[in-house]
Amino acid sequence: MGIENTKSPPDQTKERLLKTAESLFATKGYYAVSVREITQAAECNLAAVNYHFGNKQNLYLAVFRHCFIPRGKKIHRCFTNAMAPLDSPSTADIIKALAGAFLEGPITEKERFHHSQLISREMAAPTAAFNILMEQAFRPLFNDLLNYLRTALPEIKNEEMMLLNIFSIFSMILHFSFARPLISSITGQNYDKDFKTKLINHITDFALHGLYGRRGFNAPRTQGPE
Amino acid sequence: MGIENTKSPPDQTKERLLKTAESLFATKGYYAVSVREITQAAECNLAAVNYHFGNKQNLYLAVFRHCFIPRGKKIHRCFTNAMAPLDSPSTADIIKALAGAFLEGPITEKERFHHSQLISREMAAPTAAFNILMEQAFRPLFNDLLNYLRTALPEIKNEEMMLLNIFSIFSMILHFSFARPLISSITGQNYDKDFKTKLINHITDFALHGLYGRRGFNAPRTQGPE
DNA sequence: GTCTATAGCAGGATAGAC
DNA sequence: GTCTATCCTGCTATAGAC
Repeated sequence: MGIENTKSPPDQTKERLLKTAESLFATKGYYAVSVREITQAAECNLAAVNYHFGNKQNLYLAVFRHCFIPRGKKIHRCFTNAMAPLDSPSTADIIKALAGAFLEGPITEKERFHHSQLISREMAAPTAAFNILMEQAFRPLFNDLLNYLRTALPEIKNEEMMLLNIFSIFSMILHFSFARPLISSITGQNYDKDFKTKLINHITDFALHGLYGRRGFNAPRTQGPE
Repeated sequence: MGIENTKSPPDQTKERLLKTAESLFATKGYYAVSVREITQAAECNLAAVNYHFGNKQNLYLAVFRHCFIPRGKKIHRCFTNAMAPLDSPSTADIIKALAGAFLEGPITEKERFHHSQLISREMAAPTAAFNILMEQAFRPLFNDLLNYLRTALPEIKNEEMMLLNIFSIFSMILHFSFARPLISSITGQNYDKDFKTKLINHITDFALHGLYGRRGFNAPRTQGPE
């Protein structure tokens, strides 16, 4: 009597569904995943998806709203936190902070994988989630980045050139994040902590100096000098 | 009598199926496309897919073998043709030739779209087509590029650093090719001939000098000097 | 809020006429 | 080589018991 709801696990199922759905949608894509597969993996009933989210599409959108966006904000915060203590951040500081936030930020490897997969899927074939992603995750970060870079590089007056620069930086970060199968297959490298540090240094160096400029003040020396 | 096969349109249907299938697979992804949709768009019978290719999966693989790979070879040839007349190509020559081959190469805009979509889909979730793509398209081009760069940049002895450089260049080219919706949405630019020339110059400049190095000897001057 | 059962339909694939 | 007709599986979604 009166103990109808113990309140301890209020909507555990809903949470579990979101996590499971994100993992499957990210790995295999929306159409390749069935509601059956999700509910089985989440160890709940087939009808649970419809009960909690209405239908499959809403579950997909909920994944973005409740998993992707918060994680994007975490990454964003990681970036701004790295920038905050710096007085007049150099271009190197900015790029390093950005690459660091994405590649070593405060999320698990699995989450990082989900994040980049979902982004690349939405870029290849935008759905209703694309707008959520753009407005609530990409654009805010993009604007912050733009402001930092404008301060650090006041000589670049051409707005368009600045945008292209930012896209180039993003392209490297995204690519090293989501082309893992390809990169691992060619380099034979695992994405361990060491390799990721190398990547961040490489991205910073490349973005600062390109192929030419004397390299190595940031790059780890993997071979003895000379 | 004796005119059993006029030979004029021998397997028109098969060709049409391949073209249509590539377009749909590239745009929407394998699972999002049904055989019914393909055959309707190709204006042929539902059973044609199974007759000509056995099943849906084989059709997908056939798209790679008969559409993607030949196009990849065209792009590759475009790159090597641009390199051939050069005596001792500089890094700038190499990058410009590569970016040019991908972004302005001898294929239609639609084909370029299909190409980058299929690549990014296979990178996000590799299927049996991934190996075809890697072995018959990516690796050969990658090796040529590696050799050219080794000659142009003999001072980079660290093999791993060289690989990371190549991936960075590819990342930009791919990104500017397949993130069109995002880039157009932010810059407001159409991918017309003019913008693409700008992109190639930007990629070359960025890969050569990064954000810093004095810019503009390659970049078009869209604003008056000063 | 969770479950079973099932409606209703779209999917891939095949058999067999032409 | 092309078509129609059809099988059957697996899908989303819902109704209704608990």
